[in-house]
Amino acid sequence: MRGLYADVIIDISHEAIDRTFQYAIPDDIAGRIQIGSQVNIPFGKGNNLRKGYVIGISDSTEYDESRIKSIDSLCEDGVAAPGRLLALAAWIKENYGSTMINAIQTVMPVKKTVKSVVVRYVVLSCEDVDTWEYRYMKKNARAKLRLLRELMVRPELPMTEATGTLNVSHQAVKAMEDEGVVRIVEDSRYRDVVSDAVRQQAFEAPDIELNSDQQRIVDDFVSDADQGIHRTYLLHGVTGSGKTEVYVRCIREVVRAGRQAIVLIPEIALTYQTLTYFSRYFGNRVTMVNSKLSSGEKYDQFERARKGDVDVVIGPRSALFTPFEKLGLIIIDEEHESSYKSDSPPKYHARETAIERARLEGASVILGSATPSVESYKRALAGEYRLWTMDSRVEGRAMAETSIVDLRDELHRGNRSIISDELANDIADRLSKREQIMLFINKRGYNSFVSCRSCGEAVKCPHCDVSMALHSGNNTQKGVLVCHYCGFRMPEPDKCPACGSKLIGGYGVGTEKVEQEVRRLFPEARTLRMDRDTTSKKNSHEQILESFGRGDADILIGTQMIVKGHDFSRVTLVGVLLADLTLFSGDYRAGERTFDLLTQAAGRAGRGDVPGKVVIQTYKPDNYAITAAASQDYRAFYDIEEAYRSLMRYPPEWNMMVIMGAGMDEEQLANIMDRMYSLIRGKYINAGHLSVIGPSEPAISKIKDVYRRVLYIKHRDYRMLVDVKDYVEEWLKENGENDVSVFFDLNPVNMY
DNA sequence: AGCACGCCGACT
DNA sequence: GTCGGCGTGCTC
Repeated sequence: MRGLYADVIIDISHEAIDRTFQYAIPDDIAGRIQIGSQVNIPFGKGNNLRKGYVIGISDSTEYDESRIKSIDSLCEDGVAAPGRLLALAAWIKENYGSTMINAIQTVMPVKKTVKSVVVRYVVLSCEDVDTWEYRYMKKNARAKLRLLRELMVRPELPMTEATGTLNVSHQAVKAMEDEGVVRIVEDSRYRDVVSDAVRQQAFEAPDIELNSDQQRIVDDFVSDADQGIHRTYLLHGVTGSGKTEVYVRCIREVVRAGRQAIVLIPEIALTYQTLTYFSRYFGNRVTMVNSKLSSGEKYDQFERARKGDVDVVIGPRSALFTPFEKLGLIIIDEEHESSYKSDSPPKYHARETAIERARLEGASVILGSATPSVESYKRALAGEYRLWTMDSRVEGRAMAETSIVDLRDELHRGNRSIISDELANDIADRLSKREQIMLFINKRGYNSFVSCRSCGEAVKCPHCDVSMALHSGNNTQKGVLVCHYCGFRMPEPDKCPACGSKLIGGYGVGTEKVEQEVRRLFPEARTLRMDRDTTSKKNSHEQILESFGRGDADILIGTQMIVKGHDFSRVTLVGVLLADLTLFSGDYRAGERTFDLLTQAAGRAGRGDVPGKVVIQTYKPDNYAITAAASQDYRAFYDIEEAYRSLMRYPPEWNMMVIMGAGMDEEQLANIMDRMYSLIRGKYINAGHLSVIGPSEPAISKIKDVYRRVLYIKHRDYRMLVDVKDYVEEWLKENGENDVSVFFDLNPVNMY
């Protein structure tokens, strides 16, 4: 007799056990177990029960059969991962470097079943209603009578309504059930995560007529779909060109063919508007998922998707793993956004992972952006993706007029305000016309940091080696310094801790300071401020935007979050207060980020009938990212940026991998990083242009007393980097130190 | 990640 | 002589 064996990944994230273990499948669960099942298994010397995921089933084993243990049981509340998502997990593990268990958990944002919500209804269940009505009248059973009469109109009534609006006690209902007049039925339903306000707009939208650009693109998609061709499209459409409408039409096509679509958005804050737009077309066949939902809400949305009760799911990065049975299309809106790259292991990129999922499941991918990532645009130019371009706004609206203000001139003229004369004049003009204004700055708080004008040193956190943020105290002169990594706090010092000079103070500008300045210059203007401090409460984000949309304020002051995708038709002026803040952030993507931010900011102006204007303030008016953004010329920016990247051996022409080591013992860490360096140089000496840089101190060289060191590896071929990663991982098994942890980041998006 | 085995210091 | 420190190695 031959038994069945399961290949199980144990739910412990550790390199040493990051492989499958075979367990015998007992007869009683043989019929129910499947690939993806969660099982309880005895593991190790103590035979402690651990959770594991079945990733394979076979009828033979290479392992000593007498030493194979049996699976203890199936996890009763465990959701089984679809096999195709496990395949995606394997791909993620291999391409980004993580343990298999981490990759599995990533593709399963919902791992546990959650009991469904039970709704109880009161149902009329007797024939002789009139008799009972008479009987209740005679007995003066007024509550029972109320309920009975309501049920004569509506034979089915939610229990909450009976006990609530009708004010019939639970006992009375129960008594009527005993008398056989009513029955109480239970019904389970999905938790709804879409507000009624959004639902009410369902199917209200008029069928917008597409312009020629949109029509051409949708036709192209339909033509491919008709031929069963699945590919990746890059939709490069300027702000206001109507990309969302294109998404909708393409999804409609996919849904008509009986398949489903996932729409990824870069941040949760964009959920509401996207959902509203899609609800008009897909009604209750669209839903959303994100981390703010309760586990029950999340579980229900995934169940609806799995069962085919919805056609479209909208959400951030993790929505990519929605378990649709017949996935037809994945849309990645604002595909250049850095939030699509995970910042915890596995450090996968949603764009690349979406393309792989689409490949595995025979689906298409649409990447949409007004400022495509250099990576995607290069691939589109090379023909790897199909490039769709829309370079005019819908309804022929003009692009905003842009003006670059040189802050150095401003200083020479003696204007030390953070608002230039030109911007101030424009603000005054718009205020007089009762038009709206957005002022945008990419910093938060009052003054971002405290530095010494004598020695130049900024006050740093003693544990994390990062500049501490200055938070202004309540009505006091002194502020508090806070470390954003470990939360360490200290009072603002009055002399420099490094050199003792008293020439120390806040430096930089923040939204609060801008608001104060605006109030000083325009005391009659009504201002609204939006940053992380004012949006910490749930829904405060939407409330501020709605309030501004209604016209409750003249000027909206905010950080990045106000420039992303929000449409306010009465905004005719956008001011970017200091473009340099992103420009000088110090990593190779600074130019791209600046171009993106300025373009998005410009896209906010003139969405209505009145043309808009953008004022960009900077100390670097000649920088190509700024000039290209001002002239709304993506191609000009791309050509320079791509040349610079290639010259400096940065992505996308080259690929880059960060190997980060972290440990409490600085010397031990330095030693192992040095050995790693020699190891890689030694093995890949002939690999052709593989550069190894470091080991070096990252920007943040210490977090919570743990030192960090990095190696940067660059090569043209991504797979060569994966090869280096695998080789180093193998070497670490023999030569690694217990107190030094090492992780990899392929084509990192944020700085180290 | 746990747990056991194993080889050196301070206790009854 | 033994109890116990935690370094090393294995887990189907």
